[in-house]
Amino acid sequence: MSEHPQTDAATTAPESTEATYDASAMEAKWRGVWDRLELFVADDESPREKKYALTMFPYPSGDLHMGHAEVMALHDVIARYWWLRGYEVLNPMGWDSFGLPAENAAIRNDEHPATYTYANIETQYESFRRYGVSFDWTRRFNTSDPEYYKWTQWLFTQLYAKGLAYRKNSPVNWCPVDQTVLANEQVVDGACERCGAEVTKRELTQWYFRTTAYAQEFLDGLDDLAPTWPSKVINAQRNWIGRSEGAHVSFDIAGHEPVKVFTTRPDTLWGATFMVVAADAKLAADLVSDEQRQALEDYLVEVRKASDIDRLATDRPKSGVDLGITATNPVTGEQIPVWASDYVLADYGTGAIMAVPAHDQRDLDFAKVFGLPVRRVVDTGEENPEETYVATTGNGVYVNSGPLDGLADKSEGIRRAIELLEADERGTGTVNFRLRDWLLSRQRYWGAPIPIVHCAVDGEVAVPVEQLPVLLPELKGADLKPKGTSPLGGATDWVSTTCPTCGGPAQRDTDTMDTFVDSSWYFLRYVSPHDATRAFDSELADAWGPIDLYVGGDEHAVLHLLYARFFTKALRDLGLITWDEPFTSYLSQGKVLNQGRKMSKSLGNGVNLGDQLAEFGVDAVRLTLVFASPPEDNIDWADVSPAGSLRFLQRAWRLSGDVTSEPGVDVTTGDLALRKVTARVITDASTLVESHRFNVMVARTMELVNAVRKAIDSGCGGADPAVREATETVAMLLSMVAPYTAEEMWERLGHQPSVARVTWPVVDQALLVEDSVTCVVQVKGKVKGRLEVSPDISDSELEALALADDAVQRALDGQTVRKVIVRAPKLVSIVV
RNA sequence: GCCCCGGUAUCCCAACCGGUAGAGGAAGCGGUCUCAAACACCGUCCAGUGUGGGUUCGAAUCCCACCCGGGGCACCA
Repeated sequence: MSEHPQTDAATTAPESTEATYDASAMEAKWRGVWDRLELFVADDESPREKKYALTMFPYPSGDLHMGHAEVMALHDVIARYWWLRGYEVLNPMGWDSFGLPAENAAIRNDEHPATYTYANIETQYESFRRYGVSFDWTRRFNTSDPEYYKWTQWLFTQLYAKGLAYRKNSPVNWCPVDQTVLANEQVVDGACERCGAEVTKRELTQWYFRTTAYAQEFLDGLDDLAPTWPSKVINAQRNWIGRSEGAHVSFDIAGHEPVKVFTTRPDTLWGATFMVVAADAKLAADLVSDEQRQALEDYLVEVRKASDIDRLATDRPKSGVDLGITATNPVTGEQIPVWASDYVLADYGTGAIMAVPAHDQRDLDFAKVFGLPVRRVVDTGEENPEETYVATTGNGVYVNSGPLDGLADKSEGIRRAIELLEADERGTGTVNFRLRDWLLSRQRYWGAPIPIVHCAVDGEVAVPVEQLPVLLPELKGADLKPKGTSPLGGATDWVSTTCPTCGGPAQRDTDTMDTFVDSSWYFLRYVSPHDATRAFDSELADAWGPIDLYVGGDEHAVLHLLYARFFTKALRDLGLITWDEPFTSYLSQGKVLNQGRKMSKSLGNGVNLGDQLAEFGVDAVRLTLVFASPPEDNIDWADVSPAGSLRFLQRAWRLSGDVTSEPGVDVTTGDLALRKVTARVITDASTLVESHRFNVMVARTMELVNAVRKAIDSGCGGADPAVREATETVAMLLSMVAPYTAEEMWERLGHQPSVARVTWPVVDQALLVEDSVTCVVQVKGKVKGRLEVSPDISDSELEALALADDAVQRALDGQTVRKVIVRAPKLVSIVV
């Protein structure tokens, strides 16, 4: 760094020769003081009302960056605000320290993943301390500590006992680069969310959490969260859960069990002219005729060659194979052919559909390719899909539909169709979800081992709590190289164990858990982080939880947030907590960009946090991030001005040197105009912080600083008690954003530390009342006159005054007044 | 294709329930201070709210359609 703008004040500022604003000196000074005072250690026994503020804990890859700086700055406004408002605040921090980057680094450097992990944690810890966030560091832990993952494993066994964790064989997402399976949520546009590699499918036996058990509850919960969660996140979760209402319909097949399909349009059953089953489902192999068996197998080879990315292209031509059998349409009695295709998904619904080509474009495309019959059963008034090959999906009049004929309402048609199906037991109304169970096992090393033992006699046995944690075997370097099966399998001594039930020889499960499992319950561990006897103290969880405000990035909108909701509901059902939702309100912060783009090495537009902190100081960087925009908007570093922030902080700080009255002076004798500004700003600030409009809160603080400056220079002067009151208010408000500057101001104002723990002032309501307000007089909706009136003027008085006004009379120009709308004291609208 | 969110000065952003479009900042311009500059301080310019309709005495705000940007879901039957 070449310049020190923060020391420039030294060369001038004649009025304060004794002091200069020196960011780095302030940072060094106050860190020590704050540590001594233990300002932010949450007291479980405190009689004060409790608040739980949480921000997503980081993964320890390298040092903190701009993104961290932003979340922490925003989050800290709320946490510090709650302290000022007299709450006992739990604001903990730790590390989400299992995960692949450490493992990959270990392979590269021939070391243990812990080396990389714990070194980075120490670096980040130091940066956090310097950044001045009000964390309670006494509660710090890492998810890779055995003391923590012991309880991750224990919770797994509890879910297992409850039937919420299970193993099954099915086609799963496989990342060929990371050499591990992935959850559905970790596949984005057919690619691995972590490394970007194209995901393929493999048939494997894997562990799952039964997230679908709570599908409806997840959805219902969103309604309650809607007022306090961003609509973006609510929307993303709703889409992800993907509820759809419809019916299961049974189709008879000669020589086979009836085949059930799921449809959202049971009303179009009369137009179902063929059936399609997922080519890769077991059902297809079961159904296929001997003559067509080879054809199906050949087709399957084709299908498997296509990647998920190919499959995502919805405009891909339809393909499929005739299974050589027929099914009976349950309402028309017709024999309809059964086909297999990859456009039907094996793991959604029943893996089989009834095809209604006239009213579903996909079915129609398929019918067109294979020359299958199309029959219109709903006349929507549009052109006939049998001719146009454009499916019609809207409301219309039912035709060729037996009992539905003549009906003209879709939802009524669906209702009646379900009734009919249920009456002769050929189908039932049902609800289907897009949400799948959470695949949690991973074939990697640096995670919590799945605490299950496989015994020839007793089968799967959960490791009992006395034998937990199942510690990771000591592996490093080349032992960790991905080879498609879990590295733990290579630790043969570790794998061989005894069955907890029968004592006979048995094998440990060699998979580890997805690191999202670790972070699905960490907020509970913080309430009793050092408890060696249980995962967490349920009473304390009740006392502190649920989390009053959770702050994080919206890249976790479905992943982490949904998983945490799952754990919360599961643990509630296990009787461990009493709440239904983990995060009462959620604030998702935008990203920090540069020049309109995401910062990246390849674009060369990265902004290094350390450099910014060195150049402008912690406070100026924090202020910049908070002031730049509403928290949820992206910030473009090219659009903001840390130098401007620094200038403002110096300006505010300078005020504290210009206050010449003594601490504790009677402020009620102070300059009324300034006191009113102060009162207004304090009042607004609480509303603004509570509604997360931190940028506006900062603007209000700037306004107050401007007002004080003016009062000192050309108003009541620095000795006026109102100037002290206002400056102290500035210090308090700034303590939420720029804690070092605020603390320094507080000290210069003659107070003992710390301004972070002062009590938010009670505003004298009388100061909020204006002496006079400007009333606007509109004629035909246009502003024609202004009146200075008393705020408690009556409607009739105001009306008389307005009509008497010269400018208004001129505007009326003798026209007859038809109506006068009066909103005292601010507005009169005259209609002519 | 379906679903959410947004579009206000040169830029980042304010505007409670529909009631004077501007709080704050950045950039610009002018001035005071200075030998000069930087800093500081003072002042000042700049939009009628994406487009088109509608409701209303009155619309940035509510309704409809469209355009643009961001996000979610997507061969999910």
